[in-house]
Amino acid sequence: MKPDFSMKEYLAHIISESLKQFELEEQPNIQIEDPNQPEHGDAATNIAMTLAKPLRNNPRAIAQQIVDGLEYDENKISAVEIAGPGFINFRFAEDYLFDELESILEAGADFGKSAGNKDQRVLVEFVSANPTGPLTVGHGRNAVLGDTVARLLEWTGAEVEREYYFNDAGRQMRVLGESVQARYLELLGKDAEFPEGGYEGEYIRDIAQALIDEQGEELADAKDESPFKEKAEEEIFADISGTLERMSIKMDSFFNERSLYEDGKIEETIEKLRAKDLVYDKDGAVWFKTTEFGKDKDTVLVKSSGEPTYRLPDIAYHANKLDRGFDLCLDVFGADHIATYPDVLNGIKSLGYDPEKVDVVVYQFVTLVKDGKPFKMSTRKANFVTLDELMDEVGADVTRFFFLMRSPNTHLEFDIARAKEAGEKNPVFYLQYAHARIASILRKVEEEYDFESQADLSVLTHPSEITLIKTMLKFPENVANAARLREPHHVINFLEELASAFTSFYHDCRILGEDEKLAQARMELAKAVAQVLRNGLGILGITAPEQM
RNA sequence: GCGCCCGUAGCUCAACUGGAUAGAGCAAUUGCCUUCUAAGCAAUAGGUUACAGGUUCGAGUCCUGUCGGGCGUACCA
Repeated sequence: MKPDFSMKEYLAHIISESLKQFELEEQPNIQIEDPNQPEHGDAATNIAMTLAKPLRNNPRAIAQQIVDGLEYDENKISAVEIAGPGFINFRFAEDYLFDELESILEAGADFGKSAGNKDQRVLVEFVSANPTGPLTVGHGRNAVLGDTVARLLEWTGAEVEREYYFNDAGRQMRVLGESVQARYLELLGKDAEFPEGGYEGEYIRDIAQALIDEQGEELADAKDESPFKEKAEEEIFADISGTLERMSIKMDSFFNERSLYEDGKIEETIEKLRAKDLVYDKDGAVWFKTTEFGKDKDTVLVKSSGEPTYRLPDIAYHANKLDRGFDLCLDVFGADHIATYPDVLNGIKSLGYDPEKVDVVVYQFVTLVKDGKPFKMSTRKANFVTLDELMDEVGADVTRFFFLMRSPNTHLEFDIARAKEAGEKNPVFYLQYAHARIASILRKVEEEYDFESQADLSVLTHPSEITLIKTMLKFPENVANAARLREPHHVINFLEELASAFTSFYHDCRILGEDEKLAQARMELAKAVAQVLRNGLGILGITAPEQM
């Protein structure tokens, strides 16, 4: 496999060689960018402008000196131009493009992979919904984003584990058990009081019915809710796992918060912090001196009831992750949890861990729109649309795509009606359609041609062909970039550009019916496009169909 | 009050470390199917990037302030 971004590295190298003539005190950072306008070439650098001040000269004059001192391989670069206020624009030689096209085909399913995170062990924690009900579209963004970020990191060489963190010991779960108990008694025709703030969803009744089917009335005299809670947890986790699997999400581990208590880690965490004088008792509660870290208030770690707040196990959990030797622990959560993050960082830092090894992917809320109005979801009140219902309507590919197409940083408006309508004209189909089209053409090419020699790619001269190759070459950097920023939507933007470049090519250039030499070269080009589409869709966890 | 995020075309959203003429999709208008899938292509129209300052060769992007929206700011998770 060829090294990624070879062209940008090459350009940076030859430019830095030319810069030696200036005897600069420090090596400037050489930026190579993709121009927006085709007239501005295939790559550009602003280096002359950034050197204007230190060299006390005008940028265009500096650019001229740099270009004069530039030694480059004409097999790679066909032209170097100075333009605008002092940009230096480069044009790629066609031979270079053909070589790269060949290397895409050689790399195949590996094209786009890079090694920036090689040998990094990364834990991505996501979903982490307590098992109180089915996964809803509210959880969808978390689930799909977490899984896709994990895939992106894998594409940059990291060894990734996916973990689901949950707590089955809290108040939520107790109320859940009581809710099932009440439905159970109701179904048996007995008096039952539905708990205040109980879970009203129909699935609670289903769980109760399952208990009746298995054990009859045996539990009617149960002293507390625990057998009901256990059954509910089991059923709901089975449901959640099914939903995740349907979305092509595979967890490596489920981490139960309770184990932190059983292993004494909670106690240990508090004692360690106390030894550092960061913890004190007041009003029967245990406080964490977060004012030491610049917060305006200290934070309760253990309530006067003796029950820890969620911050304490959170700190212990992150310490546990780092104890397991991960180089990076990524948490995926919604903007509403952002406030807890500094406490966790301060906690693990105080315990002697490197907080740099913990990072978060924060996404903004999904605004569900139903019947044209914002719809407030509540698992407890049974106001929700489940991910399974959504996938029944639009399928898993559309579901994943929908959650990935926007930057995590923006509020995602999820209009149920529109998502259903979208069935026929969803943007994801545009990408899949391009892939299916290529597959279809390749099937026909195989029937009608019998190529004997190696393809001669140099017959690819049409602007649509050249654009297509140049577009594909951006893929590795795009993936690395998306991984670095943990923003999968960059990959979608790229794939839309590629699919669009392909459909233009499809309309401009035929394969079938052309003479053998041209048909073969175009077939190789189409094969490469299909490969890149497959690779990109694979990162997104979306299928690349052979026909539609 | 304080903290974080957001404000870009009628709508939903792009725009990598600050770069050259701010882009797509949907909606609108107009062409294009005896030819590899029209789930498509080409073209037109649509903008004071909320507002006001500042930084600089250059700002949608960085800084300050104002307005508007979301989320936090619990001995809830």
